[in-house]
Amino acid sequence: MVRQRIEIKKIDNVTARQVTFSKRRRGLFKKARELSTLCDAEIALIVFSSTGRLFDYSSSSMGQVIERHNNQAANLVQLNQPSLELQLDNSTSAIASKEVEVRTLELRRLRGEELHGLGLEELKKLEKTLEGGISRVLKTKTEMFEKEIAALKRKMQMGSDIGQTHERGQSSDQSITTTTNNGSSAAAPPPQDYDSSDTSLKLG
Amino acid sequence: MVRQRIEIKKIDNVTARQVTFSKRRRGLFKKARELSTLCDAEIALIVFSSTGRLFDYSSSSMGQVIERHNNQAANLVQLNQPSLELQLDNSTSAIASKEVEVRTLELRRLRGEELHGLGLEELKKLEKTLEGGISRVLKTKTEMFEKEIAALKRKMQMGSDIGQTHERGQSSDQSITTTTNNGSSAAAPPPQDYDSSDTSLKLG
DNA sequence: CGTACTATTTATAAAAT
DNA sequence: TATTTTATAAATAGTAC
Repeated sequence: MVRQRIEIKKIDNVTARQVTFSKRRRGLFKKARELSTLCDAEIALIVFSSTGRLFDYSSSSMGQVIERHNNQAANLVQLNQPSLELQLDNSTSAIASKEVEVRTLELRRLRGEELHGLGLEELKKLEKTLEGGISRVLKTKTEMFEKEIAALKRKMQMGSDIGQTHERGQSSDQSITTTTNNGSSAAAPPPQDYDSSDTSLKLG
Repeated sequence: MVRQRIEIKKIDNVTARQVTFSKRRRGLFKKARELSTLCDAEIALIVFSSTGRLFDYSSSSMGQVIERHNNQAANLVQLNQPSLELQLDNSTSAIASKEVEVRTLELRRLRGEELHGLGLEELKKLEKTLEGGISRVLKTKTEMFEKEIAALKRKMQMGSDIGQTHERGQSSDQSITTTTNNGSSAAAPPPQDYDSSDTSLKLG
């Protein structure tokens, strides 16, 4: 599509394919997010790279969209869009639905999706929350790495007959995604990947 | 995006929204198909319009992709898919409760609260999601500031006889400190902004 | 509503870093 | 390899049928 128009067929060159995958994947997810926001559509997008890595996005929750899809496919009743009447009809249901609504909005805002209408103070608050979240996530990640490294060192020091060593390859991990479903993500058991290869391995 | 750049927020005008939905939906599906073909990726895309119409696409079979997704997400949370009984049950209340649970957990994780048990991949995804969120929040904040400044300038230029100035006029801050490092967190190079395309600033 | 027609904004193939 | 830059191809907002 650019410098030179390309044919839409599988890219042979592995490197080029990986690069294209990265860029187009990001573009695709961005478009999905935008469509959801602009047109108030409910979307679920699942992508498995050829190496088995999972990337997904859902405007609400993966489970909900998939379920709705299943129902629709089966020509069943829409049970995901409780009508106002139904909500009023069943107090418990109404309360739960309200909760879902509230949380869905909160989730979307944390993902930076439904920011319109928020004031400066609210934006700052969101920012704070996000920074706090990132901070803790990074901390946890670091701890995992350190634990692993410690375990590795111990192992190497102990049983040292096999001169096998590392494979230092950790570089910046960058693989946009946009997970969000049941807090799901992938604890992928994907084939070895070049991308952000986890340092988490179970060698030994 | 075109004649005039538009904000990514729900389109109010119903007709315009419908038109945009039509066009963007097709664009999104096209992109999904292309990505699948070019990079040999397995993709599933489900879109429900705000009026409830379903549109979907899957590079292989929807069921297969969803199942694969579930497997990947499985080792993450138990309260994933609504149980079979629930699906058959058609109980709005029960499903809503389940959704509340799912969302509550996701929210906590985004806040960095329920991280134990998550693998490296999940942590990285959370990190990416949070970074995307912060990026968009900051962008929105910046836009607000710029609008305010523009409005102020206009006002000052216009009614210059009335010494009525107006509110505060903070400048865009921006303070990201998000590392995106795999191993131990590293320094935080504060380039400029975050996400992609920001540049612009129309406002006449 | 779904298309068709531009004027512009985006996305992105290539290449560089 | 991931990101950035550059030069073009695509997508698409606004508008008219």
